[in-house]
Amino acid sequence: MTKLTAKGAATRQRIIDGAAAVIREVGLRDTTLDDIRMRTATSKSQLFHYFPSGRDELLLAVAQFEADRVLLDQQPHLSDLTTWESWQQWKAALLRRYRKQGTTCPMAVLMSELGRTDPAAQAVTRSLLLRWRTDLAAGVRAMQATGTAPAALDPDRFAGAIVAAIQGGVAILLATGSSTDLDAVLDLLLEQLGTPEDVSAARSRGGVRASVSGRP
Amino acid sequence: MTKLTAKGAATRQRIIDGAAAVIREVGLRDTTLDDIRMRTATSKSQLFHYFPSGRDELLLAVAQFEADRVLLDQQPHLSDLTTWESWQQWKAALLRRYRKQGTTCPMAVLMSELGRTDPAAQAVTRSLLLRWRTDLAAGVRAMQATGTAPAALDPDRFAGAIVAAIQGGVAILLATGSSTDLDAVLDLLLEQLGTPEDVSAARSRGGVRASVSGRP
DNA sequence: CCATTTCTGGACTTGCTAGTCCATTTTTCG
DNA sequence: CGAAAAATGGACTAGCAAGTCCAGAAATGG
Repeated sequence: MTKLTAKGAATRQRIIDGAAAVIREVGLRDTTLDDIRMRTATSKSQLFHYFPSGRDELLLAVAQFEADRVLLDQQPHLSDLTTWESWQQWKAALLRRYRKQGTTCPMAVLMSELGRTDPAAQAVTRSLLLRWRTDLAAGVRAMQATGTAPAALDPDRFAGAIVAAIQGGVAILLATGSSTDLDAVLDLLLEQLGTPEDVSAARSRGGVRASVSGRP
Repeated sequence: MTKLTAKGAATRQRIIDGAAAVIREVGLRDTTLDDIRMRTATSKSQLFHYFPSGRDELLLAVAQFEADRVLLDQQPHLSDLTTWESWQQWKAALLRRYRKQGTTCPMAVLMSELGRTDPAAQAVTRSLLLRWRTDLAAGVRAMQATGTAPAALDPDRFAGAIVAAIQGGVAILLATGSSTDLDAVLDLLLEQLGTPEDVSAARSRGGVRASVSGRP
């Protein structure tokens, strides 16, 4: 990547955006460079001009793009997890995001294709997970500072558990179309953050539902 | 599948076993029918004789095989979740299994390739998740029957949360190589099953560790 | 033991997709 | 302006992997 004019940078970005869109629509498996070419109104030589090592380099850029989007979509809540209510709002936003996304998860798909081979791809995932848990842990510490959350809770460990819960809940959402489990596992974990009054209030409001389950 | 002689059935099974092994070793992306052919000492015509619609049909059979293995590897613990100790043993077996498996998850990979397109593939996943959660819920009910676990806990909802936690914890294990989060999220959930004495005893034994975290 | 079905070997076809190459146009900047 | 660098168009190549086909070996069963 020697020099990039404004026009060049715009084209490059257009390719990434378009590739991300195509992948979201038809899945990575059925996305060819020609599909991306058509969608973005570019030629073969442009693709290889901006991503010299080809397909994988482009997909890596798309993965980076999608990773940033994951965190962006949780804002502004993710940066302000200072009260019980703000945690609930964050959770609601998260559920909305993934329900809307439906049974497609570009990030998961990209990583399962690139992840095992390319160290650069692993770095993208790790960075995403790290930023995610860092923000969550900061929220836990904020809750502890105000005396809301129990001091015995290890913020980093708890943050890791939350991230894992999200990953798994989303995986099940992808496989079954139901967000019940995502909702359940988050509720069960978040209960540990609030005062007993908060929790029982949420329960009675249906925030922590009694029973749904059924077919997975 | 009209008729299958004993020899034929054996060959068919040999193909599935071999395909599963190859996929575990080199990943689905780099597994070709020729690889499977060589590994299983079969010819092209045999592959298509036993799996007439080709590659996808074979992969589906492999997915079924791996799904069964997921549950088998949790036995006998999964069928006997009647005490606090048995839950802990189950958890330990689960962690061993996935740590050993390392950064490869055939099931996840297979589903991400087949899942979105083929309804039969989705059925495999759904069936796996359903059987899993059913066994877990039975365990919760057993704990409630003896008065160990709080009666207020919804067994199905809790079972769903556990399954989600496992999925996510494993996903992170695959991406980062660390099983810390899988351990953490399971501990945080399982705490709700035991008496306060059980939990504090486990904590002091290091079963529920204070802090590890660090790089994800 | 013979006819029928199942099983096996391996060459061949087909189609697709990543990647290459070079000619041409556009932009940059001294 | 004018030369160098960057951007673009699109035909062409290479190679691989899935799937087809038919001939022949092994087994089944009456």
